[in-house]
Amino acid sequence: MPRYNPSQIEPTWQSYWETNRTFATPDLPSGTKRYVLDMFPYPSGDGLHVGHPEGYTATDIVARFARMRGETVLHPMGFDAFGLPAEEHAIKTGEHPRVQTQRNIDNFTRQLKMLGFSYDWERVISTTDEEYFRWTQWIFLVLYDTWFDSALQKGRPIDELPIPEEVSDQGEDEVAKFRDNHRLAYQADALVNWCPELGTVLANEEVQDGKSERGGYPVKRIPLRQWMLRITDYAERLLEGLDDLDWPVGIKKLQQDWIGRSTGAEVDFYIGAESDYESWKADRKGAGFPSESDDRALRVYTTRPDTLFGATYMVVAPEHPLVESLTTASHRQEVLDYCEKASFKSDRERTDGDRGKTGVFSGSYAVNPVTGNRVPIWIADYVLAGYGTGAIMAVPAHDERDFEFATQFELSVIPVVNPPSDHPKREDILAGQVCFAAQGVAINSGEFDGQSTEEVKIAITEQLTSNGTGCAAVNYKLRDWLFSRQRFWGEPFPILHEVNEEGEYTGVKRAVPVEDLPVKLPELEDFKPHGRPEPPLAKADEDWLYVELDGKRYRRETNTMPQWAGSCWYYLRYIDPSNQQQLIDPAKEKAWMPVDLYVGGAEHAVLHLLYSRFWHKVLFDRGHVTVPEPFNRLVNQGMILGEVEYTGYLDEENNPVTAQEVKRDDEGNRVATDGRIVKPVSMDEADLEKKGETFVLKSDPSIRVDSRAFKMSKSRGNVVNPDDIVQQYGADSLRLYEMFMGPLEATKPWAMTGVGGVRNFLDRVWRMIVDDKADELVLAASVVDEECNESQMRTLHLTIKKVTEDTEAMSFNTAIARMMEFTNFFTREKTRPRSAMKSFVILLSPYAPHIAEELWKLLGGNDSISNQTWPKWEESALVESSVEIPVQINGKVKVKISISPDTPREEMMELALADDRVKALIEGKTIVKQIAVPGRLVNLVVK
RNA sequence: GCCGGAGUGGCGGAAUUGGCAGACGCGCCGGAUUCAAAAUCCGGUGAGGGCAACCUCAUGUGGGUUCGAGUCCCACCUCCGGUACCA
Repeated sequence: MPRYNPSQIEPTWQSYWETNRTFATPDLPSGTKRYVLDMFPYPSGDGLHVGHPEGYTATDIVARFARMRGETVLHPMGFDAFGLPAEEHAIKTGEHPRVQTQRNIDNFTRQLKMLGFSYDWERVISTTDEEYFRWTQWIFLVLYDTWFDSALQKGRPIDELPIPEEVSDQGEDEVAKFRDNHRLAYQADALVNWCPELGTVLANEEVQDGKSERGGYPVKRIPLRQWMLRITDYAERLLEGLDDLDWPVGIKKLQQDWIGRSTGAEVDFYIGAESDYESWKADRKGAGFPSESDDRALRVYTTRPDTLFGATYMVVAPEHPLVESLTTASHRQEVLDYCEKASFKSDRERTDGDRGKTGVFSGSYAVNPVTGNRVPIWIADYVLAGYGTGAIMAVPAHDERDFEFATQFELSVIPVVNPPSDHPKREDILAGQVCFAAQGVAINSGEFDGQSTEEVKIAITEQLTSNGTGCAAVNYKLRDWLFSRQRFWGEPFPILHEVNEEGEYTGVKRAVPVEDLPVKLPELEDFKPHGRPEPPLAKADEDWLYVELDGKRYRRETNTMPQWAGSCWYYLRYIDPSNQQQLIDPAKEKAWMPVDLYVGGAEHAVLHLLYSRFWHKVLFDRGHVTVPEPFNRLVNQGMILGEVEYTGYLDEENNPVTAQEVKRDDEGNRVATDGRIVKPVSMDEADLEKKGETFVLKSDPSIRVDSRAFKMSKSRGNVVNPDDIVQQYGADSLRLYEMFMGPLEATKPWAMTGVGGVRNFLDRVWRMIVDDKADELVLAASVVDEECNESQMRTLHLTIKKVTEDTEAMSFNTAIARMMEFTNFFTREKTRPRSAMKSFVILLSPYAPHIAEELWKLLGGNDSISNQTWPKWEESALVESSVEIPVQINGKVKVKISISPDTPREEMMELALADDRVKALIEGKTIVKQIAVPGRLVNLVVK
């Protein structure tokens, strides 16, 4: 057995760890704590792909490393197990989603354990566990019980919501309604993304290019009564909170853009009868700008109040509530047709193609509050109902979209910003022929002429405010979170709707009492959606559907929560996974939070990470957690692509076509520039050679071929299965290879030969310590109980230093490279001191834990290697008595000299100048400048 | 279009943040061992030139700063990822 045999030693150590509870985490940390978290997987039927172990290995190394340095580590794993695929499977096969989900979880667990990750498996959770989603529902009730006090910028209990007198005067029902309108979880008729194929509505974030992110099915916009979460109230907090986080700047930027804060002004344009205009103006001047627009005004939001003098028309979205009243009789039919068409258009159709602007005139006019001019009001779908006020003032001279629309419908263009005098198109801009969207100096703006854009913005906003026709305003792109799904396989809402004796809704809602949680999913006969936007839970038995409480009858909410719900707070539950009394024990929460390191894919940059930050902030406001942000440090692992593929092209007669002439036509077919249809063929690297930047055929260097690594996908057939790698090379090799490929954050292609390379390294490590010729497992004869000599000592301590520092910095690839150098060095040594071997095996253990345990035991170590102390390096062992440094002449290395590393500057220069070769090189020249960097180099500038 | 990230040998990638470009691995070439092979061990390997010691050129392209640039500045090219009428 003395050969390295991972398939034997790996399972042995895995069961050792399990039976000895090696990685069980105490309830509370002693000393420094470290919470190292992976984004938990969705347990799909395909099992793990090689992208999963990349991040998981990285965190496992960090966790094992931290433990050996004396920290108490929390490193848990779980499953994000609600979601569509299991339900689709159920619809197809009739098998309950729970059955398939459990099977997949079992398979994932097997695979994760096979890779030797040091998770505390006693803390494993699944979002589908009733004991877990009981608390997901509980948090929903917290959201339901919270309103956002914008003055304090804080979520507060709904009881504390001040009720205006005019509301309380109208009785209890109105008070309840008022409260409902302020809860963070509320119901609204939302224009939702209804996907008939999936039989569900989708969140904006789940729709891409008008198609469902999952499956790519068309999505229609229909109005539906939905649960919404008021995430927009937290926009400012979510934005500010980013500042202190140690996250990749790219991710922060994505979240900032997603939140999309902009500042500007809201402005009311008068739309009432002409005769009343003066009295309206007077009213406004007296009463100020109302929080809601009255029916004599059309309110817009603009980021460029400075261009108000150039507002020559207005546009309202087709869904705007005033469309009907603004439309005059003679335009009615046209407007109705237009709005109807717009409502049936999916987002895809609305944004697809050349996106030429469409719109119709309403027949009405509004009054520009600064010029007093009448401007026409149009209806067009380039204005979005959901952003700002759903209406705009159009300034075609200084907004590209308005300019395009104005050109198309021949509306007037009045430039009000003077471009810089050296602007190439200045004349055209001033003539209204070209749009200028940048800042400049005001013109055609009455008293504001001559001021800069920034100055005018402030001045006009002030004037509007004092006239009661406008005020400064902030807007966000972020929309409230559409939180309900018409699906079976999700968390039921803990909400009851009161029904009267006839079974009709009374409009009264109540929360399921906390002691009755969880609301479990009902047993259903079949899971099929019925093609209507109505949830499958509505098909449940009356026993489930109807509830009597305090003498009243209720029907349960039948929507379910979206998949994001469970993943919004799972990091909290790991800390106290089996607490039946509360979400989390406050003492434990205080001890473990926040997460110190969170690793996962960048695809969750906005959705998951924004949603969980939102929930966390609500829990924080309500006193359930003590830190304002959940994830202190975030690292995104890069994508792992398939093996590099070389693709050549052949025409119909099988003649090769050079790749640079191959393009895609409109249907996506590959064609040569001369129109011949070509087909791609996979090429063998051996038939190719590099020529300049590209690869060409050896047989015909004029023919280029493409070389590229593609995303792994079933259809391309380039998916690498971790099971196969473990079987062929071992888990330690897989772990090591994934870390050795390159920096964690980088996108990198898989190469099977590279796995062989790290396996070869482990074989060498094995032979450095084990006598592979013996019949029994014994130490190699060269492993001796002696002290290290000087060079062995230096190699060992250099390795300790480099591996320690690189592991700390998560530069795993270079740490591994250093361990390879160590192994190369000691393989050449006749004697290998046992103490050095022991230290080395500890360094290796976070990376390749199984082989490290085995060698540790053989070297006479007791206990698990995981319980050993990480070695420290001695600076004194690193210093060399002499170093070789270059002597440069005019910046080019000419000569190398040996000096002591601490030689001072002047002495270095003397030594360099004393060297015969240097003397020869500068013979007859004058030294203009002398540079010496201690321990590094000498540079002489000569003429 | 806009916003990110990246371009270094045949390939994956290293380079104290301005100081010996190419660590380490793959691949390739040579040697030892072997009857032979596998495995292993040892050595070589950016390109071009020279018998040689050596010389010249090299970090996407073109400029610049500097004694010295893969690293800093300016302009451009290519690829990858994200995003798309947000007023």
